[in-house]
Amino acid sequence: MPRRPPTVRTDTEETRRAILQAARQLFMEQGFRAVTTRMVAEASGVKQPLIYYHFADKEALYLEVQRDYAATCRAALERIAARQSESVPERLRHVARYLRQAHQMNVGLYIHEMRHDMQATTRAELSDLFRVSILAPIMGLFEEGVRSGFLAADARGVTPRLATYMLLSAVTNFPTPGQGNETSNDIAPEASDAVVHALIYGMVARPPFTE
Amino acid sequence: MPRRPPTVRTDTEETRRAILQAARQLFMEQGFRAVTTRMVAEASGVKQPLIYYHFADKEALYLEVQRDYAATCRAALERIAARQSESVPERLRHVARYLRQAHQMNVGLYIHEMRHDMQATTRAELSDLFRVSILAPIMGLFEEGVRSGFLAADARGVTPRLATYMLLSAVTNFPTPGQGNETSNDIAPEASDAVVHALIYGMVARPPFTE
DNA sequence: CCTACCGATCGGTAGG
DNA sequence: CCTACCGATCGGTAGG
Repeated sequence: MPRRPPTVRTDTEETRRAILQAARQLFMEQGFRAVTTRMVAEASGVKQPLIYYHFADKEALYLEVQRDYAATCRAALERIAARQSESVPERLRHVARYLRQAHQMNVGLYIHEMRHDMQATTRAELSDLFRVSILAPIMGLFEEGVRSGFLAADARGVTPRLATYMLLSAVTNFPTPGQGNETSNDIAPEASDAVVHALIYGMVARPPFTE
Repeated sequence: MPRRPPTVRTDTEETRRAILQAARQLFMEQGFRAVTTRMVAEASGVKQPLIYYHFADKEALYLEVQRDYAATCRAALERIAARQSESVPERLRHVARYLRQAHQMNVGLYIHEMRHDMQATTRAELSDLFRVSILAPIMGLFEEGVRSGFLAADARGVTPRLATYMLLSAVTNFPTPGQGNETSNDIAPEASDAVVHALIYGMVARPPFTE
């Protein structure tokens, strides 16, 4: 018997999912600290204490959201990475577009929260989720490019790992126009293709290569 | 008469600076929301309500901290950018090292806070500070590279502006080992040179260029 | 699954 | 520049 059953058992599992989904959207948009359990409750149509029936505490809810999100990302990224009919640069462009459009992930915020707002065990799991579900699929593409001889394995410290981090931080950190928050520092969403081009060819002037 | 003078006037200006300096370190490390006025007070050796004598509210204190920080960055970056005896790549490497070592800035967190925790007028000023003091000096270096013919002006969307954003987000977002927060996803501090190399030359395999 | 409520802490103010 | 304190809100619990 994993949990004592609720007094009113309408559709427990569905309610849990509703809380998770509302929490996911809020946490991704605003971050751990800015989102209160009352905001999650209102967005999912339940009373606030009910969250504590389904989840041990706010951090456990956040962790569960990140498990969900990591699974979504991993599936999408591995699916893109597996398309052998497309070139490595093509697949990297799809990855970049996916990360920029599908969700509003902010790697910088994620890392900051992982290191400042989480307990040690949670932090360790979040770090693993990030590595396995997001870093690994992208890094695998750069490594495939190296194996095929198209990319250099380690030109002055530029490894698949570093390139992965650069792609990720670039694509998920630029301020995007939208939600009336426009500033003159915004960067167009289409820039994700350019990010990939920069990582592969750099800015140096020279005759164009072909892929 | 700008402000009514305090009852006990020991060294008002020095106290103000002490508050600012403590706030700066705390805000840069932990972000706006995570830092309380009581933490700032304790770190600067004053009682908490005194902060409200020197600053209108927490957001005004944060803004003042960012003005200070932007001025520091601007001076350092413009000094590096002006070294005509060094090549553009050399100066970019110094810029990257500076941003990674000197402070623990997190661009992703900064942008997130600007858009979520600040009032419109504060947000506008923070956006301007960021553009003038940090973006502009770096972008100027890439533009100098373009003018000299060393870099391409806009190869498939890779502009000086995009390169600047990539450098900034890469260098200030990677998880760095330190403070007992080590995870297996950390990236060595020395990676800043590699970031610059990637942005200029990319990962594509080819005979080495010279600068 | 809800009502009622708690202790703690927050940003900020009164009043001197 | 401090003591004292406020209203609001937070994460979380009691008890059914």
